[in-house]
Amino acid sequence: MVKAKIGRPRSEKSQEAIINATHDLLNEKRGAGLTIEAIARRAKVGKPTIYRWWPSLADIVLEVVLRQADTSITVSSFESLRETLRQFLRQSMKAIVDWGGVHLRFLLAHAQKDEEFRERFREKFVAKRRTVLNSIFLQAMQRGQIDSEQNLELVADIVFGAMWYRLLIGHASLDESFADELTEVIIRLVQAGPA
Amino acid sequence: MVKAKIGRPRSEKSQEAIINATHDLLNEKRGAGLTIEAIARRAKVGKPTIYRWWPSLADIVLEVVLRQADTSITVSSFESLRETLRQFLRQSMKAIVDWGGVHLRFLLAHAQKDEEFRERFREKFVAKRRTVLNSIFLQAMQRGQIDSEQNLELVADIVFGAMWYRLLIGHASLDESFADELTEVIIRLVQAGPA
Amino acid sequence: MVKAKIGRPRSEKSQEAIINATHDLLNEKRGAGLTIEAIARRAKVGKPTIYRWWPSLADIVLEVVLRQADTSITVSSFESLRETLRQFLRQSMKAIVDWGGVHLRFLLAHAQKDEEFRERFREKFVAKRRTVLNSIFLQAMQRGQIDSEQNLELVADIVFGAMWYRLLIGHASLDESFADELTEVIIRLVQAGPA
Amino acid sequence: MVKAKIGRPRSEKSQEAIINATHDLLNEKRGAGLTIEAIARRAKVGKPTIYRWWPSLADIVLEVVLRQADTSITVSSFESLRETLRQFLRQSMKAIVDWGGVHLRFLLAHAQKDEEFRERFREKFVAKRRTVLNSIFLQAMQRGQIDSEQNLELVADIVFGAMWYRLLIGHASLDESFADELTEVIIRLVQAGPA
DNA sequence: AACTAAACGAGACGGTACGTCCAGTCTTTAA
DNA sequence: TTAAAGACTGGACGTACCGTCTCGTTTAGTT
Repeated sequence: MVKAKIGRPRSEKSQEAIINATHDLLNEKRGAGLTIEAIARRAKVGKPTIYRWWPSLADIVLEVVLRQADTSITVSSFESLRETLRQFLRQSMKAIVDWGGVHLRFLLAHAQKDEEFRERFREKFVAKRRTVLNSIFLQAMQRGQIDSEQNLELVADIVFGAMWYRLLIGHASLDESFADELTEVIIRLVQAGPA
Repeated sequence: MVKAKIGRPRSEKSQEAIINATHDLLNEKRGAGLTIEAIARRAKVGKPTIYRWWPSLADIVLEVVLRQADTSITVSSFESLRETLRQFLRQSMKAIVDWGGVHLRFLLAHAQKDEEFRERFREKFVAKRRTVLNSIFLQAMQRGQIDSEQNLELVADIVFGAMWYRLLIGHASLDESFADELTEVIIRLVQAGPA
Repeated sequence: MVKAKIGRPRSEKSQEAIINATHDLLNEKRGAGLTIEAIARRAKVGKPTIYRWWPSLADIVLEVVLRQADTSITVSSFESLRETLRQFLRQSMKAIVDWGGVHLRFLLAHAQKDEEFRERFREKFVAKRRTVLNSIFLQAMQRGQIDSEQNLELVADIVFGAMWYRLLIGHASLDESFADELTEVIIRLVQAGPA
Repeated sequence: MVKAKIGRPRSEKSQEAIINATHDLLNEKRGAGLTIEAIARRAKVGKPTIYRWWPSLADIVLEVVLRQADTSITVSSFESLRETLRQFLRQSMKAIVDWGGVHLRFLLAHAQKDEEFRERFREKFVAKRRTVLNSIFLQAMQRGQIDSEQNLELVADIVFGAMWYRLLIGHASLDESFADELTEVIIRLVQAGPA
């Protein structure tokens, strides 16, 4: 049964304004100055309107990221494991550097203070990224390019861990050479052990 | 020339009280409720006294962590690379789980919002941990257990990245089996490639 | 065009609580201990609520005084200048002694430190009191009891100056005999010069 | 019994520096920014040195005023009451306008918050000024220019009240015409009543 | 000439209040 | 009858001063 639609309808315009304001504020001062109040001011919207649709500030940012990520993830046709992996890593890092570094760091920071958001973040973002990597591994496995006894969960921890670590600590950049080196490491790990 | 020491000297008692209050508050509600005001109240100290000696809340937590870390880091006598590495990882993870997880997550979160603190965090904590790992690798290299062509910086990113990633995302635990599996992976990476 | 009234309206209850708390605190310790924080605590109100509606502590006190003054000023029917003036002065001094001495001294003190408040104080309080006195003089003038060449502004300075001076310096009391003596002096001043 | 004078004697240089710093700070921003800390900074003096010799900030200002007043009060040879009074009032107002308005307003304001200082202020400053006026009246009385039945205390309240009132409220200036008008009023009051 | 004690500068201390920002809730009007 | 908007309570922020304290450092007068 369809729920009767009564009352004033949700304003799509407001939602867009909120998302855009959030994105803009994030880019303006590296994430400083991103508060619910600032978003409300910028989007010319009342604070309760924001609270009605998102449980926390981080969830708005998460939606901003997901909207972008959905359009930017492109899994090319599988050639070799090495090539596909390299593309995946290069693409991921480029996206972070060009667009989403501030967003991701903001999300990660808030996930540390809000247990419930951390779970949502895990489900909606982290898990999806791991799924993409996993699908690459699965394809490689079907082609026999991976030793099936490997612990692919651990490998995923290593891949994403290294990227997040560099992003969060900031001691080194997420450039192509890092993507390539990481690719080689992973290749070595998933291939059959010392014969 | 040594700066003349004039004026009332710094109160050691207050500093201890601040450090202890910070540690207690972190453990009490998983880091929620850790504010400068709360520390001042708990430590029976004026807020300016805190601001006089630490530039931010995160720096107090950093000092708490460093004081503990200094006493807990023990590099045992080097037996084999595998054994030493395993001990190092098990010890690190145990310390995180038993004692410092909340602290580290708090530090990492604040490092995302405060660029200057991030640098201090890198220098005073991250770099030190990397140095310990590096000294292990150096000893192994002197014994010829490591292929000297390996990119040890990348390996360090992988080791610490994987640990931080699990801590921050919280999808899996930092237990002994993870330490052991990670050890095996690292061993494989630093040993000579497929001849 | 009338500004659209949307949003939660100003809480009358809060305003009352703030006014009452201010009044009580003034009476409790002769004005010491009257701070914005104390008012907020006593009135169970957030500090920003206070700052939203009053630019300074002194302005709250001014409103307290004005609310009281509006109800206490009673200009009786004009009999003779002497009688009306005596009533006015006795009434004014009684109000100061019984009720508003602390308030007025507080207002005067703050007016010395805040130029903008001094202006508001002048307009909202001082000017009104002078207007009352002036209306008395005007009525007397219509009855020919005052030499029209007198400088009534100067006379007003003398009347209010003498009262304020005694209140602020505290060397003598504002009692009925002072009111009566001052009345006689003023009568002599405003009547025709040496015949 | 005389207390034995041992130990380092009071530093005259510091006292001068404190007095000068106070005077300068009062003139710089109309009294705003005059704090014990600021004086200590400016005079290159420790705060305890200030507290050792003066019980409050206002007492320092009082000393500044007294030092100046002692050198500026000049009672000219008595000619007529009118002339002497006019000189006294003009001189007083000129001193206030040119030099001490900020000081006096500061003193008066603090006297409202500190009962004990108010007493000191009354004794050391107010009483002295009244004494000067009184000596003028006494001389006039000896010459028979004043009706001996007049209440000279009330007249003094009127004279000083009118001046303070204009200074504190700021609705009109303390210029020569005010001095002259006030002189005429006082003359009329102290002379014999309507025969 | 060495000793003694008070006053000195410097500045850290525990506190209080400041005025601001933001969080999250409540209450009214608009659609 | 729900959405929107603004005022609300409340907590923490970082700063300025307060008045007190504890130092090491002069600077006389006393031995």
